[in-house]
Amino acid sequence: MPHFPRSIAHLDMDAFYASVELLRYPHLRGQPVVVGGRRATANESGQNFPRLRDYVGRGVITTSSYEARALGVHSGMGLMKAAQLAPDALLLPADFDSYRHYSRLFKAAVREIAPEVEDRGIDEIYIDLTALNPDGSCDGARAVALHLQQAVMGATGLSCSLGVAPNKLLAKLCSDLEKPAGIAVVPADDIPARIWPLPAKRINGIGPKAAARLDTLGIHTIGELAAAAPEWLQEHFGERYGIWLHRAAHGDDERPVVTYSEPKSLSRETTFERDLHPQQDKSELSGHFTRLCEQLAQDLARKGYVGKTIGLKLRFDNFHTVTRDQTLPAPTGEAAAIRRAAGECARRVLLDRRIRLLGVRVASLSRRDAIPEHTAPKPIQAELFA
DNA sequence: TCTGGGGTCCTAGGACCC
DNA sequence: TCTGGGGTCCTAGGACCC
Repeated sequence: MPHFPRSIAHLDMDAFYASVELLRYPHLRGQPVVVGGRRATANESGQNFPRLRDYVGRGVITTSSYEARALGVHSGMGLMKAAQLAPDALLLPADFDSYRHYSRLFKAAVREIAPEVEDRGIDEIYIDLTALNPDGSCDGARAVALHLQQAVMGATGLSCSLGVAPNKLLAKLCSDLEKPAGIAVVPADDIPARIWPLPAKRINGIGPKAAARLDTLGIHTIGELAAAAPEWLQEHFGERYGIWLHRAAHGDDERPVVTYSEPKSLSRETTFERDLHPQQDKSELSGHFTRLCEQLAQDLARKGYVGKTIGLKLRFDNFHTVTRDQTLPAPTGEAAAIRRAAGECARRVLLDRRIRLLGVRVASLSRRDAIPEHTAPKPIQAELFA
C-alpha cells in the first residue's frame, strides 16, 4: 500500500525577496535585513543602506531575513512599527524586476524535472510528483524533493523548502515544518502526530477572522478542530465553510494541481504619501487617477486582454474602503474609456473624507484577439420599420 | 507612530427572463 | 389576482492569500 495515492509537493522559497537582495549584497549576510518601503532610498554601492530607525512613511515590510524575524519583525508589519522592534535593521528597497527574474529561473529549473507545476505567486508553487514517485513511498518522495531543492539552488543560488504530502493542503502545511532549506514528507498516517498539534490558523484558508472566532470557541489547534462535530462547525461558520473546516482539519483535499489558468481581473492602486482632500486636492487626485488608468491600459495591452467591468476602489483616511463598478456594453482596453467609466463610478460615492488610496480595476476579461469585429447588438426588426 | 499592492473566491440581494 | 421556481447577470462588500 503506497503512502501517497498522489504525491503533491509545495515548494516555498526561503525569505525570497531578502534572499535575492543578499545574493547581490553578500556582505549584508548575517545582519537583520528587511525589504519594503516605496522608493529607492539606498545608494548604488549597497554599503550605506538606511536603518529602519530612520524611516518615515506608510510602507510595510514585504520580506524580512531570518535575522530580522528573530527580532519579531514580519512581513505585512508597518515599517514604523518594525523600527521600534529592530531599529538597526537595514531597509532595502524592493526590486520586483529582479525578483521576477529569479522567480522565472527557479520555476524553469523545477519544470525541467517535474512539469506539472501550479503557480502560486512569485515565490511558491505546487508540483504534482505522482508520476515521479510511482510506488508512492516516502523515500521516493524525499529523493525527488531533494533533487528539486538542489536544482533550484543550482539555478539561482537560493534555498527553498518543500513539503510532500497526499494533497495540496497538507503539502502547504508541511513546507513550513522544516524551514528554512528543509524537506518534510508527511503521509496521511502521520496527520495526528505532525499536523494536529499545529495552530488552526496555519491552515491555508483560515485567516485572522476565522482564527479569532475559533479561539473564542475554544479551538486553538488543528487537532481540536478535527475533533469538533461538523454540524457544530456549520452552525458557527455556515454550511459550506463549516464543512470545509472539518475536512481541512482531517487533511482531506482533492483539488488538482492546475498548471494554467486565465486571469480574472487586472488592477492598479496606490496609497498616497499623504491623504488627499476630494476638493482641495482635486487636481492632484485627478492626475493620480488618470495615471492609474493609463498604467492599467498598458498592463492590459501587454498581456493581451480587454475587459468590460470597470471598477473603482477608494480607501478613506479612517481606512474605510468602498468599491463601485460598472459593466460596459462592450469590453475595452483603452485608458480613456477606463477613466471615463471609473469616473462615473466615483460620482456614486459620497466624498466627505480625505482619501488614502485610489484603485482602478478591470474585470470580466477576454482575450483581445478573441473579440469579434461587430460586438454591437443588431437592431431588432421592429426598430428597422419604426 | 498602525495597516502596500496585486490577486481570487464567496455571499447576498435585486433585476430580468423563461 | 395570486402564486411558483430556476438561471444568469450585475453590484458591493469581505475574507483570504502572496
